Amino acid sequence: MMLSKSCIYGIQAAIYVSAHDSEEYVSISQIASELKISFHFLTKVLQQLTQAGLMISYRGPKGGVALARAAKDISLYDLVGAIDSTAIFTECLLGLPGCGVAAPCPAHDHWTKIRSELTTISRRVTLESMGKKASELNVRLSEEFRYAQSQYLDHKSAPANGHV
Amino acid sequence: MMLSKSCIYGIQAAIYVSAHDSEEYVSISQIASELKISFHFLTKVLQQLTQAGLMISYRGPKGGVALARAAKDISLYDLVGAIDSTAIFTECLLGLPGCGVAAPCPAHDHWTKIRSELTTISRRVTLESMGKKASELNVRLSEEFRYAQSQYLDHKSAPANGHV
DNA sequence: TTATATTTGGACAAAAGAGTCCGAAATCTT
DNA sequence: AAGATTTCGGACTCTTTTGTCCAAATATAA
Ligand code: SF4
Ligand code: SF4
Repeated sequence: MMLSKSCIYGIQAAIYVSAHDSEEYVSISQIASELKISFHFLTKVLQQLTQAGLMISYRGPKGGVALARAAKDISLYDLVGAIDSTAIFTECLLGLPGCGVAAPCPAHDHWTKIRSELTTISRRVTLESMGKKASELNVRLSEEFRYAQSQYLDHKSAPANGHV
Repeated sequence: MMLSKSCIYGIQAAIYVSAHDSEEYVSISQIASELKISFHFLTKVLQQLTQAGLMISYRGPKGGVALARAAKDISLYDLVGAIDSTAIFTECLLGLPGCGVAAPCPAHDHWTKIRSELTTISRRVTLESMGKKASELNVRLSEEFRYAQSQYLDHKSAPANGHV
């Protein structure tokens, strides 16, 4: 698999939180049940994202997680880097130690091309760009959760106070 | 990691065998010691490649493995598909079940682009194309083994009989 | 203050990946 | 025929990933 399960869950959750860009925190249990991810496992994943500075968290009732920056400033690259490490963007197919242009392996040229494409695209794809595209259509985020529903959800659980 | 260890070993070994495109079989123990891969583990990996029809094997003294087809007809896509499965080329970032254009996730557009690039390139890259590029320069295949050395190796262990 | 809700962090279990080992089967050499 | 060499296939161990559970810390609400 290209990305670890942890990473996929993290990305899904980040998109979900981004969709709920209200002024309150989104609780992890809500994300987990909505996205059908193990709550306890997701907890660990989101801790990685907060420790990496991509999200902020708040304990207690009305607690949860929220984006640490604007959605347009969090890219796929950031998310993958925070959970799986950026190795996928820098490492190589054959992963030979100390390789480079001076002593390349036979796959070097082709691989660096793929790698750089992957890097630019994942840097350009942000939570905002994904959300924008998603709200146009009735795009889904998980098997049951569709992006457009986020509007209704915001209403039903109207917040009292904002962040921090 | 993008590709499994098994897959990386399989690719390395395939390139090595391709470099030794003589008329005899290359023994797995030779590949393993030259490429610094565990012999017993490489054995399993190469069994996958022979079972997938990419290599042929022969037991007994002077036995070993050889390419089942011409080097130009074995692509990176084939190798990855045989060992890690082609899921990496078909599956998705979020890997949602039953997804598609009708019910795409927010990452769909960007991801399909990356995926198709990856597919075309890995289909185009063959053992031959890698070998061609490698013999021009003194390109290396593992930490110690350089491609150009394959010429000398062919001489030192001159074969008596050919394949099958 | 007490009860409740929520993240945090650690311990633990299960599953998958990576690596080792050994005996059996096939094949060549003598 | 006997012995040596090499792949085949299964069993086994070790490590990493994935997933579960629980007590402690933090904050809200009554
Ligand atoms: S030489 Fe290039 S393609 Fe090969 S392992 Fe190193 S960086 Fe990767
Ligand atoms: S909708 Fe597209 S990007 Fe999303 S999981 Fe399905 S195939 Fe992948």
